[in-house]
Amino acid sequence: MFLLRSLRLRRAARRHFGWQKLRPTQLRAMRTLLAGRDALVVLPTGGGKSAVYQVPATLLRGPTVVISPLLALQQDQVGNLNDRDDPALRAVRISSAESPSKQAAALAELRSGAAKFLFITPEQLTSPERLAEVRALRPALVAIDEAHCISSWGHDFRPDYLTLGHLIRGLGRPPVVALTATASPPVREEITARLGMRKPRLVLSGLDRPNLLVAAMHCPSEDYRWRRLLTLLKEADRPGIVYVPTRRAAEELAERLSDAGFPAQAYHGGMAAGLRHRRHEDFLADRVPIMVATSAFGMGIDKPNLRWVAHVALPDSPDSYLQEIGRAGRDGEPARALLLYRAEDVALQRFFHGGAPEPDELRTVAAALHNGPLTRTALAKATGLGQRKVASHISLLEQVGAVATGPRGELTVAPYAPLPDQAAREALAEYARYQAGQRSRTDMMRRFAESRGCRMQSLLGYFGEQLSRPCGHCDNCHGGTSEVLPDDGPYPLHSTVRHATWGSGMVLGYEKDRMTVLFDDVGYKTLSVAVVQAQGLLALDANGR
DNA sequence: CGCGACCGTACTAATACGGTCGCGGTGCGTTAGT
Repeated sequence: MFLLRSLRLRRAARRHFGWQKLRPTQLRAMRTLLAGRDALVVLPTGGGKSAVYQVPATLLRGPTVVISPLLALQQDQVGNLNDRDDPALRAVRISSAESPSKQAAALAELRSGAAKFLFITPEQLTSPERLAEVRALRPALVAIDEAHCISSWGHDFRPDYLTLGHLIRGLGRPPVVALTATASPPVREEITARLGMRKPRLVLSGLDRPNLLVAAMHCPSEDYRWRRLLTLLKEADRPGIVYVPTRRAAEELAERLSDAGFPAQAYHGGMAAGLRHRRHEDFLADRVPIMVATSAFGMGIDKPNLRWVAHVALPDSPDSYLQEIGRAGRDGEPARALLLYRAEDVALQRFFHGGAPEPDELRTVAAALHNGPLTRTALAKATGLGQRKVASHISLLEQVGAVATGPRGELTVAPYAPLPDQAAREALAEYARYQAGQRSRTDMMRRFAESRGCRMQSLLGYFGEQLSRPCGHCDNCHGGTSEVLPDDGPYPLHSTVRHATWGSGMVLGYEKDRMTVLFDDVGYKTLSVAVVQAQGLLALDANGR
């Protein structure tokens, strides 16, 4: 079976895409899907992620549903497939950008087998009618593109990402593949849990990027930061991206750079759609040498010759950071990543991590559920709260066992649910847990920035990958402050430990005299190995997990 | 949470201070009006 599947996949790759070779990681993921199993695939940008679902799709009976977060991205993906002019790869999209008649035509094509791929957003699928239409197509595979959005956007920004598990069940629960460029262990866990994946096969590739020179620098003043940026711009080739935290900073810095003789353009989510599109295209076509952007600029940048990525900011997490610097030097040629941060940047991240939900609102929502099964829209109406708020409250209440979702997406009181008062309290605690996790990620980002040890060891350790030797391509390695790590600390790597107040956690790595542990309830913590040992702070969990 | 813009006051001429307040990212969808 193993060899036969590989053979069929290789043949399909050759026939439909003209690819003579498939990478071992790609092939492993494809075989899993062809065998009808779920998979979580973490491959860097440009690592051939799309191929992982596209090739098996040609061998499966029934269409493949691709859930993708951005309409612009979908447009590109549909275009790329249809440009091949191969009936077996025909792709359609259903979104708010298509007229009802176009949507109907797309469904008809899928029904008749004339189209193979359906690109769609989670938001579309939350409509019961839409879900039923797609279910009726009997999809053979569901692919979740940019799956990290589940954890990074689901909680407050695009709540429908959190309901994807229910939506996939509503589609008849075909095999599921989740794809992303970066995912730390807790993000991986959240993706598989939220999607309701069954014994998913984890396909990971190494995260180290030897051609990337990684550096970080604390900047005591804004002026100092500006001068360091100019130094980079004078030394480095183009094109490059400067990430800034706010829209205004994007506009202002782009102008200031241009005035200083560095031709730069701004990009952020507040710009008109047409202008955004044009800037994006111009950047890809090398007509914009320097892009100054917020985090809005990222997904869909498939550009091999990016020479550097600078951060005039502190990213909210190592997850975002690795995603952003990973866009540089994809052609394998030398590239640079420079992080210029100030202590003040942390305040902004605190703000972004937001305030807690109102206990009263949680209680109201929990109580309203007792009036029989409700749709989310009806619940919003009944409680007088906004759709988004209701969605995020429901998600919290669901996690504490106060809400159940029916087969058609209707919301009910879960069996043995706590009373509204209790449910609200528990939901609030659940939110506090989530927020602690978020803050700990920002803490880890700051630790990375302030580290005197090897940067990649620090960064990859966060992702659960331990480099046995200093990377040799970061500022600290070049400056001679990196150290060879001890082969093993007092607790084996990835072992489960228990702390009296922080509960259970996983040992992620050692750096100099400190160790990093990821706790289930409070997120990432770095501890002094000496103190841990002297005071016996961590107990090795014999049972593991 | 912390910044910077703004205002008023201090108190004496042009600038310095202290307090208040607004602001700050990521996108789907729908809808109203040209």
